[in-house]
Amino acid sequence: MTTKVQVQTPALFDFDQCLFFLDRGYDECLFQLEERKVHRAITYGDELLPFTVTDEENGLVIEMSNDLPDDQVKFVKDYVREWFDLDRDIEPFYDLLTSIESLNDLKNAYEGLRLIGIPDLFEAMCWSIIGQQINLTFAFKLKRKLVEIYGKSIQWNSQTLYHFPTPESLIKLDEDVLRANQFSRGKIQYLKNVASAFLENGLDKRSIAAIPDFESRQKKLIEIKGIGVWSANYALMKTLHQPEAIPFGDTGLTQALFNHKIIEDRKDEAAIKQFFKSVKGWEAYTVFYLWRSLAG
DNA sequence: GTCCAGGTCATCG
DNA sequence: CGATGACATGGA
Repeated sequence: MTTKVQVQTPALFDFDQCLFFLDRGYDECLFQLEERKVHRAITYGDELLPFTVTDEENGLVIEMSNDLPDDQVKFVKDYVREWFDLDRDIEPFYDLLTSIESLNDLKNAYEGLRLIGIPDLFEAMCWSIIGQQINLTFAFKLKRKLVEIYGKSIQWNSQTLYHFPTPESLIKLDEDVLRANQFSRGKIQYLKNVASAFLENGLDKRSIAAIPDFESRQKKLIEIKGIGVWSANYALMKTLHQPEAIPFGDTGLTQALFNHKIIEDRKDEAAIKQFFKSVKGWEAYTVFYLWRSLAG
């Protein structure tokens, strides 16, 4: 038996735009898409909470098990709000896009797209390591293997929903198993380092969010061997929606800036930094929309 | 076979 | 410091 709860959506929100981003053709294993529905499971303590998100006239609707206590229902709702970045007024961002000619098309083409996040910091950091220096098709393939070997799963709506592995499960990962599954030694060590930072050094989303300034947050993440500027900023952008967290060095970002004739030389970091000054406060959103533009 | 992909680290001068 | 090479591996 299931129950449905409503989630109010803000102005300038388009579920289909968000669905397109979630379904760019990669082999995603952390949620399942079906028609205009998204099935996913998240952890609450030691349990997995499965749910389905869809939209109706008045906003999003989450379907979940009907025997959940109120705090778990709230937990799922909050997760969905965060995942789709629903608590943000993006009108100023659109005003900005309108005012910059080279970015006009982003607003017109993807109106209502939200910065789809990764609310779990551990997942975001591991994903950034997996994605380092390899193409996205391969990265999703590696993620699926990691998740199927070390993640939990639950049956829901006749589907198997996986959750990303916990630090506890990855700190004792078997190097030979991952080597046999196409992980490089570097990635394996880096994943262990992140798990260790969470379990032994008290790193978690709350402790990072408690740090007031961006530079110190970034520094804290970069202390971990395997997390560079790109990875730290990627995680801060996807988990905390931190505006200044620009993933410098990102080849996709560079490509998109080049496509938009914002830079002429892909190695011209000064020009890239200069450009981002013009979208201050909305850097992460701009990056996200530029990435989106790569998918057509 | 070659080049590249949502980088990072160690090692130079 | 900033530059350069090593690493690692599948996909196009």
